[in-house]
Amino acid sequence: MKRPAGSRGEYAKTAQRRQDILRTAVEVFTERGYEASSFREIAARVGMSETGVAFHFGGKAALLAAVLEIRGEQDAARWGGGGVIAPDRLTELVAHNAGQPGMVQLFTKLAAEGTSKNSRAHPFFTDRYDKIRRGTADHVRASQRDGRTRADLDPDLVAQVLIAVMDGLQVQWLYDESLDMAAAMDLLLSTWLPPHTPGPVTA
Amino acid sequence: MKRPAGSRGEYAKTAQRRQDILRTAVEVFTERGYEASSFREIAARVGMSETGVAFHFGGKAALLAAVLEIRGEQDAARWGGGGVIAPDRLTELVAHNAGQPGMVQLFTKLAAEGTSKNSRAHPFFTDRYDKIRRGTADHVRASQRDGRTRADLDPDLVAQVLIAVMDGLQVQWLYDESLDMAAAMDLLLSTWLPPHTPGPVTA
DNA sequence: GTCTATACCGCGATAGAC
DNA sequence: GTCTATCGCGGTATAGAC
Repeated sequence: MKRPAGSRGEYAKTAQRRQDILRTAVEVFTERGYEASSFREIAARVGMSETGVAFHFGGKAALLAAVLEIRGEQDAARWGGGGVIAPDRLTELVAHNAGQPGMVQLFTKLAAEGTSKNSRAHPFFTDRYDKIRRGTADHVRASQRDGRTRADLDPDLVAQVLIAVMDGLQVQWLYDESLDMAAAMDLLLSTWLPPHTPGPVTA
Repeated sequence: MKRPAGSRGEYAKTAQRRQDILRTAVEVFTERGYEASSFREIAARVGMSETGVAFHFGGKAALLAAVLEIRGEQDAARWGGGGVIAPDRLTELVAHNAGQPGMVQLFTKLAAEGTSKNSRAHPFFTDRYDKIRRGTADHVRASQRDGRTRADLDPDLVAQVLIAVMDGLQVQWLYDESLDMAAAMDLLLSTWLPPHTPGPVTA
């Protein structure tokens, strides 16, 4: 509670530093994955010491958290509803992700590392999967009420499968970028949703 | 080509050592994941020095390769055909995996880490996905010729999706073991294969 | 041929100087 | 606010004991 910002340029400079570090961290994490990334390299690229970087974020794990948030915000901005995506737009999502392999790989690696309960990424992904699973199931239920989706399918299981396909296709694609994720996703959607309804969504 | 074994107990002892190390490595990797596992701990559990372990396998990465092979052999023994599994038996596979979360997590983590081209696991998984994708597609094609599977589906895309679901469900399950992977897998299979045909397979 | 002891460098975290 | 110094721990290359 000392100096609410604005009186001098110091805070702005700090914010700029944070932005620089964050951008660089995304870069390095993307290239090397979380575990293999070093504070040293990030610091070197930003042009400051390791402890300098640590000062701004408090540690490697905290830097990770910040990166995850960034991506979350970007996604939430692109598609509405807190990262939850309507099944109709999953193909669109897949196509978009195919344009940024680095970020896809980062998330794939972090999601795997986060399966350890003592991992820093664990709470984030636990919460994330919980949310998007619930949100996707809601979408499916709504779609079933409208008659756009087969009514005999368990919405919760459909949500699990859709998210699983999403994640799983990305892994395979990271190993072989010639694979057509969108086509595979479309195949699945076309059997559960009507042949094609990317139609005019309200949002 | 010196001493084809049998004349003295030295070779047998070495083989035993390798087995001990391998078993312990699987244990530790399973508990901690690859990156977080330490050569030191593995060596300590086996009861020898770190360099002693390194002597037998040449390094942490090489130990990893050996662990991957072990698992591959176990799977190939349980289900025939070089790790390729008939779609009819995927639910069975899922149920089996649900009994060994440690190994599932290890593979999930390694598959993610392996997406980096410079990773030691990269060649293994590149080859593995290639093989099982081809093998699964063949199964689907055969199933289509028999009329047991819808003929209008692209076998290659179906293979991609089936494998993706397999992998993706495991990730979600690692975050929430209350999820029913088998039910989700069944839901998908039941829409593409006939309502249910776990029937009498020859093998 | 099998293993131990030693040493080296890189990592992340922390305390304290400027 | 930023950096220097230092710590313990990680993997591994080498030499030499048995």
